[in-house]
Amino acid sequence: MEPPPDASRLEQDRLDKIAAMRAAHVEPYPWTFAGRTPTVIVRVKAGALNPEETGTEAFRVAGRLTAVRRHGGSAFFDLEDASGPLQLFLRADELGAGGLRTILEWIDGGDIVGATGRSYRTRRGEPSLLVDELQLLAKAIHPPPEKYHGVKDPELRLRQRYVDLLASRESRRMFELRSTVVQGAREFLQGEGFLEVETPTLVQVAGGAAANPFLTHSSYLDQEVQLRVALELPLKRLLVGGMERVFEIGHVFRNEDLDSTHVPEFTMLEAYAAYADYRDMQDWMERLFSQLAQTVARLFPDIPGAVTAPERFLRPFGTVDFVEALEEKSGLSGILDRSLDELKTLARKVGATVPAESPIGTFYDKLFDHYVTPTLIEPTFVLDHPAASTPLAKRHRSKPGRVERFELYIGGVELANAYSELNDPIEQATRFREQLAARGVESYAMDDDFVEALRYGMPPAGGVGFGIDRAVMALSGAASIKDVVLFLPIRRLPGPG
RNA sequence: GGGCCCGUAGCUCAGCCCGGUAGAGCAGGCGGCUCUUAACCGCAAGAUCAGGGGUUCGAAUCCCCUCGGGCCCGCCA
Repeated sequence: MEPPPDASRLEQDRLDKIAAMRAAHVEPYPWTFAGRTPTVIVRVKAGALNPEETGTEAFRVAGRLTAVRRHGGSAFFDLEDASGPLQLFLRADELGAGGLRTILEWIDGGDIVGATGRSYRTRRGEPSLLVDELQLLAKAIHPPPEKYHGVKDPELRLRQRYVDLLASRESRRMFELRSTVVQGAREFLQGEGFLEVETPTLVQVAGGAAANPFLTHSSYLDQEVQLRVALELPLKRLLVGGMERVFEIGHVFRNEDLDSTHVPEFTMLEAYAAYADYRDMQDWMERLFSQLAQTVARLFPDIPGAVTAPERFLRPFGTVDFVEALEEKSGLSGILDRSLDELKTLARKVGATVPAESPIGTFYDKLFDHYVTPTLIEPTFVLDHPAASTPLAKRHRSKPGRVERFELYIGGVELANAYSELNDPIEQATRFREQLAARGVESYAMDDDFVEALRYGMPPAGGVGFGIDRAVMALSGAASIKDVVLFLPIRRLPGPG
């Protein structure tokens, strides 16, 4: 019970109150509070009353006090639980002069309390609970943030997300929305017969995407292991194993910088369907996103970006051919026939800096990012990429030099990526070797066992993957991925030890 | 990795250009108030001006370094 030596006056006052309660044999951190009703229900019941009318039914509510307004012989507390806010009205008439005084002595804004009372509507019409008993459930020693402006300091919001959350209902709502999106995607896929699986995050070779992996060490194996950068390769092994429709939702890790659309640890959804191709995945994505947009708009009318989501995800989405779009927007022609040197020159001209030894696909992507990506505001499928940039996709059935692939863009951001999956083990081995030979800063790692799996025969299949975080951004209108990820990586502060 | 910007009380912010005793609101303390809702009124208190160094008679303010954060660019299919 000894206060830390650096406790501020504010904290010391609250510690003193705890001591006073204990001296009076009142527990400031009791064990439970049974039989509570969400505040929203009391609000509705009290809202049906006439001003100054008291309801007949008793309720118990619990939550955090966000404001305390004292009036001598009475007081108004604002209490907030997950369902919303509710005003508590405390009067000496119900609590006794001594009872009210004790409450006001011991309770501060920010405390977690439980209250019992009847529904009541104030003279001004505010739905309230007329309190006849109020109990402290957890004393807050730190004072809450400023009640009107809340927490603005972005560093504080990052380092202590719980402070942001407890002060900001908007912030909490965003994560309720996120949960709705995850659940909606899961139910959609399950409804289409996909089996949800989990595969390891610790792998020997982080494959399935060109990205820098995090490295760590396994004591058990006494070997270096890596954190996965994609879900793709283990899930396709499951297709080899006879699972026909599988999906996974899980974290992948890419050892790269953080910005408004990238975060090193993020949540990926990938789904694979045997006896399907990328066109089937396209249809699924269109239906999934348009359905999610409607759900989100219905459940989150208080989030402006969510309300407009259904209009942004109206079906059918646009479609453009990768090469046609690039040639049209750039004014360049015969892009696939250009030499590596020509492409390098063109890429430099648009300000892209790429390592000199990068594979040719990198330059197509750079040019596309520069000329086309910013124009893809409405949901748009970009189809049939050059083969060189995509070693895990099947070559196009009718367009030479291309693969069967789409990326879904919205708001100039890549949302989803899908292929007709390459299932020819000989060609897969060749593509991996070409990637390794052309190795730039990063490349697709060679996963020998994956090729071995394909040699047992993988059915023709379509696969799709998308970042949950970016999907939530698109559906909520969030400006930054930081607004939709609860805990972000942040540098530790210098400290003792 | 490069450029620009920010760090003042628990929180939200003034003060910095142009150097001269560190300010307000909220929260907290004391007093008043039985219908407020950013409650109100009065009194008192609360600061390592991110940290370190320099210039100066004098630095929150000017200069340098460090730490932390933000935005943009680069990197990240």
